[in-house]
Amino acid sequence: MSYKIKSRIWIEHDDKVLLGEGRISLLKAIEETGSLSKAAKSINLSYKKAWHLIDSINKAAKNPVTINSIGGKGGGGSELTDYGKSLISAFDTINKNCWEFLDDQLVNFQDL
Amino acid sequence: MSYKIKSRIWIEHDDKVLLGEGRISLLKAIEETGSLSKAAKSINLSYKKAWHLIDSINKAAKNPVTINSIGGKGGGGSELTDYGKSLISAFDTINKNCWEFLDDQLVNFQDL
DNA sequence: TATCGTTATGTTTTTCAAAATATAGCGATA
DNA sequence: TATCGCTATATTTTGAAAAACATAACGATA
Repeated sequence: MSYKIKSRIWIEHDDKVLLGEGRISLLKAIEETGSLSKAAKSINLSYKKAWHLIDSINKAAKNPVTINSIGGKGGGGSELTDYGKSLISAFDTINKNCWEFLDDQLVNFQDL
Repeated sequence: MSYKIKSRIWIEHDDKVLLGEGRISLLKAIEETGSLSKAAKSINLSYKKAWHLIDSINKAAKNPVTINSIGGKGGGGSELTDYGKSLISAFDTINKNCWEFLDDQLVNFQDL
């Protein structure tokens, strides 16, 4: 069967976008690099865009998702909270389940 | 639970985009109006964009999805083939199933 | 054979989002 | 107290997508 099904999912909280695929990969990059600027660079995002994303995430989330520090050793940095890590994990679970579900749904296109 | 989950799905055939939500609503509008230009107007699309969409759909599909006629009674028109109608129906089924599935998946966000 | 409302397409203009650039402020530490 | 690399934010520039505009072609039919 040469059909493919693709999807994009995102989660809103109080009608504000909380998480989507782009936001998730930014959070993962922060976890790996320990800094927002390095994270942005690593996934080819301008620092500014990355900053707005994190700002938007932290405003939509019930609890802080990152802790950002300005100045100090190394100039500062950014790291995920445990809460942030649990959000990533919940999103990844849903996304993966969704892919599997949709692949099954392609039977609706058999013979078409 | 004040979380909402949203999705966008689309179907590709031979790595070309065949159907997505925008394309589906254009096809439905053609079914209702009998003409591409009227359909475009009814869903606030420029004729040109609508034409490119239909062109792209018909190039990606195994069989023609619309029959377009130029000139003649009323200047011409556009109508769905039976094949086109069956594609719409298959897409709608998958999309609806997906929404239900994702709503269930929100349990992953309980307590978060 | 002139008319009409379409499809089909090219060209130009506008708009908006993204990227680039600039710069202020911060705090550990040497 | 000077330095450093980072966060935070404003301003300008660029580019790509969308909209707007223009026009050719078509075929039933009056």
